[in-house]
Amino acid sequence: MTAVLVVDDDPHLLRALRITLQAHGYTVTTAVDGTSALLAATQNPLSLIILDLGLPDIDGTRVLKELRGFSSAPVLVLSARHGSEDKVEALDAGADDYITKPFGLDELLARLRALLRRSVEPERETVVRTDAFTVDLAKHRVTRDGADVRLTPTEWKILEVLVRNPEKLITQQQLLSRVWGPAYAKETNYLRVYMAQLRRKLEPDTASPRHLLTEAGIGYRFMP
Amino acid sequence: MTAVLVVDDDPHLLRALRITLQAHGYTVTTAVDGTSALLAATQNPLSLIILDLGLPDIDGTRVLKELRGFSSAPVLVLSARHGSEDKVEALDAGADDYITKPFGLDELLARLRALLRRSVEPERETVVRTDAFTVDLAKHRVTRDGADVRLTPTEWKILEVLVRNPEKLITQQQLLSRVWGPAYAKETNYLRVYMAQLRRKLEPDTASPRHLLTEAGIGYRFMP
DNA sequence: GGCGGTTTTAACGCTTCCTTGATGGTTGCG
DNA sequence: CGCAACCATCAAGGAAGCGTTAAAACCGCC
Repeated sequence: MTAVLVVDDDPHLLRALRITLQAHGYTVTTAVDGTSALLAATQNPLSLIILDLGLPDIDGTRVLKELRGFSSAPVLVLSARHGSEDKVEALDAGADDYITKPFGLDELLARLRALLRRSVEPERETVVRTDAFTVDLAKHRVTRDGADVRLTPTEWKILEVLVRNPEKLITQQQLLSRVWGPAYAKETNYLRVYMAQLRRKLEPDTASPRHLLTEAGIGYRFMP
Repeated sequence: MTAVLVVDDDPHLLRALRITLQAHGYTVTTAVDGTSALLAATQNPLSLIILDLGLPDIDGTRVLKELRGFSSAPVLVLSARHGSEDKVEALDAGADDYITKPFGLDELLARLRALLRRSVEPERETVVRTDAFTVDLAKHRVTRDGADVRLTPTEWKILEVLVRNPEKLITQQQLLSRVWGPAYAKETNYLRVYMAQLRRKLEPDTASPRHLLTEAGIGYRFMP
């Protein structure tokens, strides 16, 4: 559940870190240079970044500064350089911790825990309103006429996918594979059952839905 | 004005640190052993604590844990011991950083800046009230009908995560990994046990909780 | 080494949710 | 008009999740 990005140009170390981190319950993505690291950091939300300063393409400190431009995730720097100027430079560039190679894995993990303990997920306000109901994606909450609407986990997952893509047509296969997993791409019956329940809970007039629309033969669409 | 407490039994080092820190604009108080350190920490609000683990009276890790009982200020540990077990122990006991002696003063200052950069000035409202109980996040205290409620460390951690995110749904995985660590993401049984205990201590009517709510299959939510 | 407090484990009834199948309605096309 | 494909709705059985309790394991401390 905790997403960690590991950036290092040494494939062996990368592999070792990935295995260790995954064994400790982290979700790991990796990058081998600065360019792909920055790309990866923009792709998915990260809880923490482990960054080697000795990258082939871009200077590590530079990567760090770029990173800080759009991410506030804690950064733990790995480096082969022991000099205190390097440490000061990295820390002042936005790093939260600095370990020199070689390092003990248990120490790395402990420092990682210490960093994560402090970090608060800065989730942005994401409220989507319609004239019938309101969906607060951050709080995981749906209200209608001021009252809470109770949704089951599956109902919520479906609604979330639809609401995160307003006006966009989501195919049945997309919905099924995101909510139930890729193996369920043919169980369109599930969708019928759950869309009916969602409409009963959210639509003022179930017979003619205005926000949860069906595109016959293709999929569903959410209109704000 | 940034207040720093320096704890070390070596008067020379203490003096050097005081002078250096004051030269960089910090307000410095000092202590030479664990007892006086804990006392000093209760006296005035601190932005950061520099703690030497080799104290004459109390074991350094113990001081850390005591400290964490009432303060959430970042702690930078100094130690003569290089062993990774020592580091892991200190970091897991609540330290935010760990440097071994001898160290460079400029590195210490840089790490200090990195820690302070993260720390939110605790100016915001740290007291959360409901009609049944009151939680003081800064003081680590919970009161109900004017009387203190005794919470175990684990109970407090859970309550803290929930209360710091009012109205927000916290998934079971988030709670478990925050309180027990990322490896415990499947032990949902723990949550059931502890939520029951928290409700027994805090909710007027355990059968129909109004502030510690369950979202079946997903997680829990605190409502003020 | 025993003691008080805390955490972990296990077991139980109970509630909620998911799945499944059946039924009827709608749409489009030959 | 009749048929086929698709959709909406409902209800029921079984699976999964929840609250609760109590006992066992664990821990720091006297």
